[in-house]
Amino acid sequence: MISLTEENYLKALIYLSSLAPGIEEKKDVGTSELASYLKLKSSTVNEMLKRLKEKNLINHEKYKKITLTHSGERNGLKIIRKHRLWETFLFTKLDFDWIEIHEVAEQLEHIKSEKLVEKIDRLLGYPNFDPHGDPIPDKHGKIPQRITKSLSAVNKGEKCIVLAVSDTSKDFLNYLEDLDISIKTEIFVIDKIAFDQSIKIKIRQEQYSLSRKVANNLLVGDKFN
Amino acid sequence: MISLTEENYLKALIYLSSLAPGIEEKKDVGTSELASYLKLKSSTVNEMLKRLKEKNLINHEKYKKITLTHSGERNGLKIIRKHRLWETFLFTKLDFDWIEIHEVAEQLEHIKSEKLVEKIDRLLGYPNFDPHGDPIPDKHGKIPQRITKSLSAVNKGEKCIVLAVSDTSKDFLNYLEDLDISIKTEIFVIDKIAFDQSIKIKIRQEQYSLSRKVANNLLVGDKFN
DNA sequence: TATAATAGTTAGTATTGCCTAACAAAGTAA
DNA sequence: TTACTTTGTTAGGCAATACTAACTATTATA
Repeated sequence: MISLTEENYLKALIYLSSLAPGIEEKKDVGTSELASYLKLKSSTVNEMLKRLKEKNLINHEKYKKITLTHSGERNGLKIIRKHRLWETFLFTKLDFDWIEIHEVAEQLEHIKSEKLVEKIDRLLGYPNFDPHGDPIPDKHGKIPQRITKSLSAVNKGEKCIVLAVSDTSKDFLNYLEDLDISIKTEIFVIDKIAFDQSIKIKIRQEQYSLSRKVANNLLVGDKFN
Repeated sequence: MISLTEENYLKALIYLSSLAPGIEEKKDVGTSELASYLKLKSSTVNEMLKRLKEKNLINHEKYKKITLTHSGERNGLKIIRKHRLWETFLFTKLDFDWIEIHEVAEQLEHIKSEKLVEKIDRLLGYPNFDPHGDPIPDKHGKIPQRITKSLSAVNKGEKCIVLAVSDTSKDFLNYLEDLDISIKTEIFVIDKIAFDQSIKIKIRQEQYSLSRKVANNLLVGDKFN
């Protein structure tokens, strides 16, 4: 049996090794990195690493980096699957908003019932992506792929559709909600300012200017899929 | 902050003092009684009682009975409310069956989010009773009342409708599912056998004989309300 | 390459929530 | 009313999860 705390360590390891913004290919994770992400002391993490290794969920040699075993990866993905399904449920069925869903899903993801997960999945129509556009692993741990590019990469005069956000901080989500930008929002790029790499866009006939940072964190595609 | 474990103690105290089958008016609860219900040792319970008293959730003097404070009662009812709302959700929205809902709700009841509870309540149409017919306390802790009587008290030749079950053990629920008896099922009492106090009934044109014990645990009324 | 900075480990402590064993109080029945 | 039974309490331990402080290994830099 994997405890709630252990589940959070696994989830964090998957996040830090492959899901965190800016990671191209899988990278190994260190004790301090994990500790600082989980807001714990390295000594605490170190002890837990022993337990996780004992349970065959991670590979770890003294003073070396941490990697997940197959079992660790599978179990971590299960939590991520649950988290994203619950987020989708809260957003689409209960009208929670973008900012609120995360912390409730943090709790719901630990509910142990295969059947519940499958029934929620069905109720939602087997979604591939959650309300932030993040992929929902299927029950076997397979992660749906989708081609996206940053809004910064869209040419002047082209239109695109928001598929995902690569930053889910409250500040960013709040800013987007103010602009009424969310998943599926259509954006037309009017102009790109070379000087500060900001861009002028049009959304529903309204014009806005977005900074480079904002544009970088909006992932878009030609059409919604 | 009340821990998950503490919440379970409060729930147990409310159950044993006023909800358990056969309790007419509120009764005080003892350490051993609570321990045996929770399947823990009295010494363990004794320690927890200290913590609950510290937190002003119970009244307890050495060697005396335990009663809930106002705060303890309110908090306990909140858990019961959540439990019963989740059971209703699982049953009506996700097609879980009678037997399965309890243990999943045991986990879901501890999710901390006022907003989630209210949204689930709304999604369900503000139900007054859960799938077992048990009353769902409202957000202020008020418990809906309803007049029911045991099926044993129905006279020969009368019809009635199942409103609740006063035993929610798997064995009993399974037995009822086999007979296809559930909430809202209409029952016609054909005959009452004085010898063993069993009764002959008709459900959807089918005749069955129910033992005294079964009849006692079916709570019925004239109409569904 | 020597040394300073960073990362990782160990040892000892606290809290929660559980246990067993031993004992004390209260209730019951001869 | 004494003696037995049941109930409740205390003391001491253990596992999980966290902490601080002290130490060691690794990495980066002058």
